[in-house]
Amino acid sequence: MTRKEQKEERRKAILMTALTLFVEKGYYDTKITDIAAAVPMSTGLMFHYFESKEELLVEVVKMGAEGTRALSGSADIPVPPDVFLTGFLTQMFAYAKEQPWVFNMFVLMSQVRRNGMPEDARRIASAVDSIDFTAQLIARGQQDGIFRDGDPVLMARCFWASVQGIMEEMAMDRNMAAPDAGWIVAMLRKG
Amino acid sequence: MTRKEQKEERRKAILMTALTLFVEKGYYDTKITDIAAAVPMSTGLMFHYFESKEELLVEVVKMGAEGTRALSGSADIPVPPDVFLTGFLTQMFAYAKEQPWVFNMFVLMSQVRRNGMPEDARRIASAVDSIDFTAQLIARGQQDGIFRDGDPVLMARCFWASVQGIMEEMAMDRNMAAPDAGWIVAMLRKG
DNA sequence: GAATTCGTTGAATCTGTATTCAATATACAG
DNA sequence: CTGTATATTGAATACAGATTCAACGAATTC
Repeated sequence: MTRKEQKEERRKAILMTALTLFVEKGYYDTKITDIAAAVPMSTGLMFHYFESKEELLVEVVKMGAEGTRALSGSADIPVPPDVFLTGFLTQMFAYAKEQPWVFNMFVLMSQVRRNGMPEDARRIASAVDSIDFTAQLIARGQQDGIFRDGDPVLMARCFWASVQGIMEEMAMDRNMAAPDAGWIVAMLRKG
Repeated sequence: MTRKEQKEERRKAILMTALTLFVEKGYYDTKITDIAAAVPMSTGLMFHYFESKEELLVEVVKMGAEGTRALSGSADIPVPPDVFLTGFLTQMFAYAKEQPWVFNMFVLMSQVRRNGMPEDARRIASAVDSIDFTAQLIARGQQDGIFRDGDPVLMARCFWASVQGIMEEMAMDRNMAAPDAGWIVAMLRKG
């Protein structure tokens, strides 16, 4: 089994390296040889692990899709919606410093959803959906009178789009301080 | 002079077509032949107008850099900062529907600033800076007691990053309704 | 209306990079 | 140990797509 374990580790190493480089330099500017050199391993060997550069991206995105299930549970959360969202974002921004992995994944997933990436990957990334969940949460907050009026789905989309914008800004400049999660949740708050 | 005018118009047509396609499909997925076909003109002729695909991108970005000077004046604006920002965003979102050109330009400029685009273009896009101006505006709002405490520069960066995130979301789904500008300015408002 | 210049074309190159492959080394089974 | 399977390499190939170019057409000049 050592053999199989080795392979699995190697595979993960490639995925992680690819994730980092894709976010740092962008998918198209990241050459297969760059990833191979960074792992490190020979160029050719990459293709024993992944059929193509595109499949590699797809696998990274799949990995991200699994991890992001956190945000797609039921809206029956035992804390007020604003508290939940603030806490979630605070943790997420903290990761930006401590756990670049999670952070990079968030940024990559968002980027892939947008244009300019292979269609396969886009489809998978788009399937991950935190909008519905967040919209429910927002609707609840509206009933409780803590969130402003407005279409919850639109608000959820704008909320996450903002977060994404900020995460990308942080990805671009790793020295940037994380914002206060409260600032963003304030978008939703009443009055 | 008809000849010269023709050329200038053709040039603009290429720039506009390129802008649209770059935003719709992404820079790398947009082939020179795609742009040529859309203008329309032959592939070869493209190179009488622009030396290379990269130079074409750079020229589009330069065009954007000129237009974006709007946001880099002095902070001596005769209206309260929150009103100014709200008005500005409202207009900007309105453009998203009426004037796809301005809208696309905003999205492209933002994307180019981020990773994954040729360095030349990035430098030019990065030179356009609305952060300083906005930070001044925010500082003024803080003095007036209408904006929350916090580093004005960080707040300005987050503000524009949010706007960018939302604009990209809108670019991705042209049917999406524009958010209320007030939502975003609320990020800055004091509790 | 002949000469010259500029606009235009699309097929032929050239280039960068993903992908393949023949060869070699290393692990594992019997 | 021997044979078989798997890991690894880096140079050779394939290919997509940017770029060039030789030829043609249309405008402008004198």
